[in-house]
Amino acid sequence: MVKVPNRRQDSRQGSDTPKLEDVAARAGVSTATVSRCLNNPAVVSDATRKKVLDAVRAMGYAPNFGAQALAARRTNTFGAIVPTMENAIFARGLQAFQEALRQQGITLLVASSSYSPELEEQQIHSLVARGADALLLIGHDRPPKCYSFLQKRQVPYVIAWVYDGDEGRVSIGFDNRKAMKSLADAVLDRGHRRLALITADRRNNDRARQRSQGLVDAMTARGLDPETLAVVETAYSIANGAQALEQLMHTTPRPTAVMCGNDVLAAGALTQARKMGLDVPGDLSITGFDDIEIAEIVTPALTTVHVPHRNMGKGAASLLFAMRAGEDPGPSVELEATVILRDSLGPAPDRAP
Amino acid sequence: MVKVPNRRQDSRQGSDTPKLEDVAARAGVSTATVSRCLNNPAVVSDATRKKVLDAVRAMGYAPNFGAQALAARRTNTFGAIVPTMENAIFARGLQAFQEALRQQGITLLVASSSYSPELEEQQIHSLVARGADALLLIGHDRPPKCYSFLQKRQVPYVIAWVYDGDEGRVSIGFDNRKAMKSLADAVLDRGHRRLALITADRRNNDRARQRSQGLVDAMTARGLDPETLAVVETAYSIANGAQALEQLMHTTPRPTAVMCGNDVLAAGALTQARKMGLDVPGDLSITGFDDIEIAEIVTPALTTVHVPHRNMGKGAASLLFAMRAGEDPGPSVELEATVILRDSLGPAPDRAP
DNA sequence: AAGACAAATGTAAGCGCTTACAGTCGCTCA
DNA sequence: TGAGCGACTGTAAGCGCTTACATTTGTCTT
Repeated sequence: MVKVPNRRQDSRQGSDTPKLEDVAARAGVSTATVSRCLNNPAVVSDATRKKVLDAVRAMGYAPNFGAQALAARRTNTFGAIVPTMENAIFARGLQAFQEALRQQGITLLVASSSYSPELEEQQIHSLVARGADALLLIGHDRPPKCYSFLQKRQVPYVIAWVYDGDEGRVSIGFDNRKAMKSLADAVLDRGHRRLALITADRRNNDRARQRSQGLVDAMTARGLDPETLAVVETAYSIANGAQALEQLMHTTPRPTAVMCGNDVLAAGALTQARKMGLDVPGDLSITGFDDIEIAEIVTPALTTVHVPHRNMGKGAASLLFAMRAGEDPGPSVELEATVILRDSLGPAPDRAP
Repeated sequence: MVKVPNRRQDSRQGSDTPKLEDVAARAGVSTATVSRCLNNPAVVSDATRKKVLDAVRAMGYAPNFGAQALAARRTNTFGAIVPTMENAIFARGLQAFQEALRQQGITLLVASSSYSPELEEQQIHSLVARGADALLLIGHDRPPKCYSFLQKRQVPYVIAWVYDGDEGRVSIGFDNRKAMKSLADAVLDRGHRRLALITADRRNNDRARQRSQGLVDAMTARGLDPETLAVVETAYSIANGAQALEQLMHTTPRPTAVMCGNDVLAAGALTQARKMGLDVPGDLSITGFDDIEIAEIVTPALTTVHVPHRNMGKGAASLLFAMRAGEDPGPSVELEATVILRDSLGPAPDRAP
């Protein structure tokens, strides 16, 4: 009933950002044509396209993100939620993911959950609210409501860092259980019988759980009682790895080999072992998992499992592209993780008490 | 002239995302009131607010990001561009930055430039185009056009990781030159006279340049000729650090102390030294810079400079809040960086040839 | 040369919010 | 008692883009 013209910042103060309309005016075409030149150049004639692109360049035009997202109902943004960015575990994979996205003109939104399910759920909502067209998630473990939310919002996602043909979700990764079993086999082959495991909290972490299970598999296969395995659960950090090792060294009988859920814990364990005057691998063998850079530079270098970080990142991107385009991404992808033997693993010390 | 009703996806297929209007209808108020409840609750009566928030919760409403950004001309998103995420150097600072932002309901958009000025410029454009309300940048070195662009677009930014009262920009960080001089003093105090430096490319990196300069300062102050300083420039990576050390060990006279531009290079140098059968610090002292986690776990532990990562991140956030609110952020902030003495630095070996 | 069709471009209706401005509704106070 | 006021709430105009559909123009056919 009431007509109120609505002008906000009429007094431009130099902060002028050209808009589509301005470009159109300068190029002498309609806004639709400019938009098409930018988003679907093929349908515009060569002459017009040149004219328009010249104007775009001359004016330094860049589309307004909000407007574009609103009108197109698409943001060209993918999101990734990783447990942590503070150590290198996920960095390489993320880097590869991002590089693959860039090639398709897609921006990456990263969030970290600090291994907290609540925080992760919040981050999922946040990224979706910010218009992420697709999501990269680590591992399967999360409340069902997270999945139903993504389902309801029709946001495609892929689970990375694990391969599990059984879960009804598209995933790309490796078999954590199998990989850890291989590593444990290498340890057992060297005569170790009193083993210990330093792992992350396994409650909300299927990777940790599967790795732990792989170790149990290996022991069982050799007729060892998994009950004899000493386990310490702790958060991923060098300091915690150190502390866990100290704790384990006070148990009886002392383990001769300590397997760690990842290289960060292993690095801490290694440092602590040295601090306690233990010779690694003479007195004690230590293994890691992931094969991040520090695995190679600690003394002695860590025996570990090399994880295909970069391929997971790249592959995840491909899967998401397909899904966003409405195509069938195909089945989950299994990549190889290989045992890397380095100096921190040696033969079991003599059995003398 | 032509009236064309424009209905897109009329056939809703379960992917219904409630909109403001739906919430308003359910709560029996206007969309304006709902919007106010969410953005400026103080102006709404208690009863109405409760009614609305209940409806919001019941429907699982979340605002559409694009629409909100478009209408409010504000995205509640800050951007950060760091040279790299692949090593821990910037991770901690970024983490702190992000934590501070979260408390204000702001999302962080991270991009990495891989130490490439071109890429960084592109990232700046990209983040601004995506509506970043403010930016965190590392170091002063970048083409003037980057600054004029930000100026023109009225995007507030702060420079972190360096403190330089002279540059006419708000910055938060420490004096790289002074810090490196202190560390170099510690080295010289131990009798070292043949020094070497492994540094990142100094052309587009003021931190590297200043650190290098700090070393020269220390030498000059003791009457040493800076020309005798052997320098290797290389990209930040463990492998490159190793390679640089090897190269330096083939120069005559051999340095007795190798100072590295950061801990990553130092870790590589350390590994290489050991591989070459050198005793550190007996034959050779090595120092790092940054005090990231690996500094403590390598053998021997690295003497380095502790950088106030977290405080820089947190402080940068505060400065940007002020700037976005149109307040005066005050002058640049100088934080302390302190020398951390560990085992990799020892007295110079005997002068015997 | 007229009709058929394809290619290129223009027109204008929203996308889902925020917010300026305009009511509306008690109350207070002279 | 009624003007004045403050506290809320409603109305509706965009924000800058994309895109369905309409229109124009050009190219063939027959």
